[in-house]
Amino acid sequence: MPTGSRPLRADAARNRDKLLATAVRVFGERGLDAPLEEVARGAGVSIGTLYNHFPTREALLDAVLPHRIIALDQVAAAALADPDPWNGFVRFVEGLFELQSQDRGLNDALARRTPLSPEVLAACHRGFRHVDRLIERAKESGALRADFEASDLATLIWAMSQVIRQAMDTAPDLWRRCLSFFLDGLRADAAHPVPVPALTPEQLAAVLQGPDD
Amino acid sequence: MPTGSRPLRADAARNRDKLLATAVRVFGERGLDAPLEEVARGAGVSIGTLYNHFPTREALLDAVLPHRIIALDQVAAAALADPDPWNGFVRFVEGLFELQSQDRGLNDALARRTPLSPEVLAACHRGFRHVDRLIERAKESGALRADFEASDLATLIWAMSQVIRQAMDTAPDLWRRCLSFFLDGLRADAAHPVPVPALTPEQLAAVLQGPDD
DNA sequence: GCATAACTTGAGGGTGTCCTCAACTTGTGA
DNA sequence: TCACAAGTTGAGGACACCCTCAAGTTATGC
Repeated sequence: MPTGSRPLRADAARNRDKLLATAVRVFGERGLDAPLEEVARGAGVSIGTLYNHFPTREALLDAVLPHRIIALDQVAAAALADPDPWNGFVRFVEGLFELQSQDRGLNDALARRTPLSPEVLAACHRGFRHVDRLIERAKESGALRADFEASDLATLIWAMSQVIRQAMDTAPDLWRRCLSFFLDGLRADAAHPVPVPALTPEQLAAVLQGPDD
Repeated sequence: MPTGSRPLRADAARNRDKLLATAVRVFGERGLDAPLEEVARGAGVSIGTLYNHFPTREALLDAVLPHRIIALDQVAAAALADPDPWNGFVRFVEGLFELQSQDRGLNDALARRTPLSPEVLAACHRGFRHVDRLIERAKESGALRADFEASDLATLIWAMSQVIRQAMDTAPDLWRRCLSFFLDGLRADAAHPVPVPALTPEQLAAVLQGPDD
């Protein structure tokens, strides 16, 4: 990755690592708009050093978020390995929300509580690259309702993100209850007609990269 | 209401009204943390005048929000008038979310994106006073799943609030699609066992009045 | 009309965050 | 060992919002 850039001095590399580790912790605990001074203080360096390594908040997010998001890929892979397509689908969303419930930053990122850089969006693509198959498989098996589209997963994520965040401190498992209600509505034999079509790809893109509050 | 306080001078009363009207609009468009300067500007008065009438942001919210919240009471009443208990339940949540989709401030208030004053919480009590009956009735009729509790409505509101807010500008009806998935999971004949108990009243209170980000 | 209480005004002080940059410190290669 | 590039520092300017208050304006009752 650091193509062409000369290697960091030893102390600088140490500081950079310390900053990254602290950023993971702070963003995880406080969300993506945690004060950067807190990250610097946590890493034992001055705010100037932080900005020296990561000239903007976005740069720091780009260095921290993708890992967390790409972890979803493993969740999806494990889910695909489940022989039962419905179970696989359920395992994926449960795994996803479990990660979100441990990481306010990931929650922010997926619930779009902050604008996302191209890098982070790219990570999302990687993290979600198997979900189409996951969904298709579950539909073909007859377990998942036929009118559920991949874009509806985005909606589900927005919805659950808020539940997770809201109850994180008080009832950290509450989202499982909410999710199980929701999942019961996604089974093919529970399906009733739906009044509104799924988002078009353009609409989804618009919402994802939207003008943000 | 203005018990004991001497009447306002005519121009002051006009300004107050103008401020209230503008606050309804601005909070509705921009959410509950819209800059107060924008409200003042919109009302054609200086920021000092705003603070003269409403010494704190909370005072302004107290003057503006309860109306909007108590409107829920009428939605609930209309829903109770529906002879079909399930339809009544559905009408209530649809009506509620419709209001939220037209008013970012109401969305903020119900999704707890800002701490709520005792006055606003009282308004919530009034706005929701009939929903226990609404839910009970729907359960007794056998349409609503038996393990759905009133506190689960709070969860549903948190979930849908985020979907509504997210797509408000791009796909203002998307929430209906998400809701209909969710509602399909709330029908008694869709019910599968749920892994987590409902919030206790104490937990619900804790979340509602929680330490807020 | 006038005196006066009621009301309005907006510059300005406070806070919390962002990010910069000139002066300083320190690791490193010769 | 030392020169200097590399790295660090933190005070401070910019910004956006909060809210206040001393000085001005205006409605109102006499």
